[in-house]
Amino acid sequence: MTAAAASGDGARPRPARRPTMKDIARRAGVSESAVSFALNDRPGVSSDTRERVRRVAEELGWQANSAARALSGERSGCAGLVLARPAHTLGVESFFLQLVSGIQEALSARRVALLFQVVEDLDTELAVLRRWWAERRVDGVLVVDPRTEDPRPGLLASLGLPAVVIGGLEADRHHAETPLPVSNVWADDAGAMASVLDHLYSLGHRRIAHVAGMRGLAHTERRIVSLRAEAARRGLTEDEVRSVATDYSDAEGAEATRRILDGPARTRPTAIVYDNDVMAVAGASVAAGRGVSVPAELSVVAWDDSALCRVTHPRLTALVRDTPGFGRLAAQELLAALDGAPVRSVQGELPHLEPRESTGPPPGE
Amino acid sequence: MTAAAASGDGARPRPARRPTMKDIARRAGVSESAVSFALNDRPGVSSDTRERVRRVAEELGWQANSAARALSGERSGCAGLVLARPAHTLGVESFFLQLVSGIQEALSARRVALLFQVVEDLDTELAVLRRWWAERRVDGVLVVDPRTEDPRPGLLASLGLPAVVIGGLEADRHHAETPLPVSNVWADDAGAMASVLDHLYSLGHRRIAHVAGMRGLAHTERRIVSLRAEAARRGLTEDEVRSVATDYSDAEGAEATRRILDGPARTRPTAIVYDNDVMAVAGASVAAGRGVSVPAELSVVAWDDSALCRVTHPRLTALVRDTPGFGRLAAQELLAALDGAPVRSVQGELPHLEPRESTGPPPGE
DNA sequence: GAGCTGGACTAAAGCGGTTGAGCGGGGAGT
DNA sequence: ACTCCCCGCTCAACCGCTTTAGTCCAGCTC
Repeated sequence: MTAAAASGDGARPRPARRPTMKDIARRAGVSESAVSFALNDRPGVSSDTRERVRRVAEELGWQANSAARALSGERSGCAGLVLARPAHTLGVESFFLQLVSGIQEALSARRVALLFQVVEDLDTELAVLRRWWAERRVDGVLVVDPRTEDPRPGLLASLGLPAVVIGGLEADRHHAETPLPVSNVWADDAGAMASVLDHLYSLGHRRIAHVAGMRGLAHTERRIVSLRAEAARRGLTEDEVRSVATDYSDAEGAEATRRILDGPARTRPTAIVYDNDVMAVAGASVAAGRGVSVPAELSVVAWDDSALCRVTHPRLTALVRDTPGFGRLAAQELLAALDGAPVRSVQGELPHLEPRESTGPPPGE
Repeated sequence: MTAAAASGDGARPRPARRPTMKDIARRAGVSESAVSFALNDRPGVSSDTRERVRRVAEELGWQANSAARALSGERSGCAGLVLARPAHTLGVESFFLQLVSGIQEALSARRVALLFQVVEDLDTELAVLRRWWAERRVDGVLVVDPRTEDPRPGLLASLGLPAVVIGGLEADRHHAETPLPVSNVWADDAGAMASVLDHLYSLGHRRIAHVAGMRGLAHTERRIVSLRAEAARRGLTEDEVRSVATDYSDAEGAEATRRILDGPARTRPTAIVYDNDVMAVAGASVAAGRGVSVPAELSVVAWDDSALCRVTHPRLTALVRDTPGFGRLAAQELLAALDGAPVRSVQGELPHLEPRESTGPPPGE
């Protein structure tokens, strides 16, 4: 403000004035309310007037001032999404941007904008959600990376801010009698894990490692539990099939792989399932660096496909899911919630396994 | 609205009421205006009252209603960013998310939110920008992926919407006498290209290919021009040093590499510079698939570093830049513009080349 | 003690929409 | 012919904050 006066650049063009409803009213020769009714498809104006008003609005290039609408109409026309990740983890995975692109597709069809924020940790995320609510900045939010003990759904429910959790709440909540605090869309991690194990087991693998994501994330825990269950179903012990947690980064994926390969050849896993594409590529690369041939000596599966899995040699067998579709689904659910739909749980499409060259029979088979 | 009435879920908790300035005024025993003055650090209230008002506001957990503030104060507290990319191109590259994370860092320090939208093409982007302006949804915007003939700066200037172009405007504009339509932050692509060529030339390479990004993007063109200039400076001909354009995808990066390697061994390039990390990895992988050893028979340089470049074997020599820092710089520039700073051009940090295992002397050297 | 100054504070008018109450007029009902 | 009602429209209040134009009073001057 102070600086504005000081900077003396007369060069900048005067901003064009934006027309308001008053302008339309004047030109159409009706009252402002009539304009409002006409433009919002509300009864109370003749189709004749409605048409005229619409035409004038069109001519003037009028668009509702979002602040004014929000102030009276109670709706801001914004959805929010906070991504809590330490900067260095933000990375290569394509999952997120694809998810967002799907979300946008659904939101923009209804002219809802997306407010997006990247923060360092969960506490900051909670603060941002609170602030958005208090400032009435958003009508609802999408929650990503749900955790097993997640404070967000409770907070959002108590604030009365419509929300959709992407990725599902804690597994055992689904069938509990306690009502869900907020809606969620979820993927069938158990089913997906079963298909991965089917694939590996039928190739002959009996010792399988799972390089999981971050501990405490709901889907990580779900996958770990599913893996154990699937292993048990096939009579495999916890020595043979086990999970290790990482932070999803290429570095920890590589490190985990090293530790796995360091084990005695007799008992070391013949297949590794990675919880994301980046770690899978890093892992495959560690194997290559050690002269462990993929898939002859080690099979590799990536949970989540991306260009990455297709540009490496060998190309990685991956669990493919329609990530933009998942985002679209979540956004639609949020829109429904904004329209007053009850809290509910929606299942996304089941991912399918796309076998490529990185999986094959274990050595000696 | 209609649906809201129909859905009969009494289960949802009544949203907590958000306190307004009126509530504060009542509790502090002063008028609303006094509250406004007190909370906005404006003269007109005693420090005594100011303190009391602040305390009450704190107690009530008050936050300004952003719509109301925007409506009277003229500022929405939002910056906008549109990303125009066809969905399938959205991908693996980490550049974008890192840029955004830097942007957020600078914006959130000033409590400015980021409105983010992914669209399919430039026309849609223009429409979004217009709409945001008309709806007064944003105070300013950041423009990414500038093009040589870019309609956006002109549009934004004519609308009077403050903006910062990230990545710089057309090279020859910098020194032209015509004033810049909007501010921009830019990276020294020419200097970076020079350091890449220095590296390769001093290793002994004389035939160098450049797998560039999308035609029409300002930085693509700038790099192509710089490459030619640097080549000329060293007496290399256009047969020896040349650029090919792609769409930045792994697929086209691989395809371009295949075509390059298909050439007769005598004249084929001994080094390839890729305009992003994904293509570089894809290219290295094509080489590996053909039994062309990197770096013994082919050197590979990635423009832009990421985890990707470090997880492959061999690890890729890359041009490292501080992407979050670049985003931060751009956001700061936008904030300055919002405060009335004149249009200007700011240079980002010069990227530096990080030599790794993918570059070495050409064969026979 | 009247006149003036200035600091602390209030009243009220917007900002640009939405919305419920109100109102004139024409057609239907009796 | 009189009432009733509905249609099409206008008026005015309101959303929550900012800001301008006061009001009021204490303190100072001469």
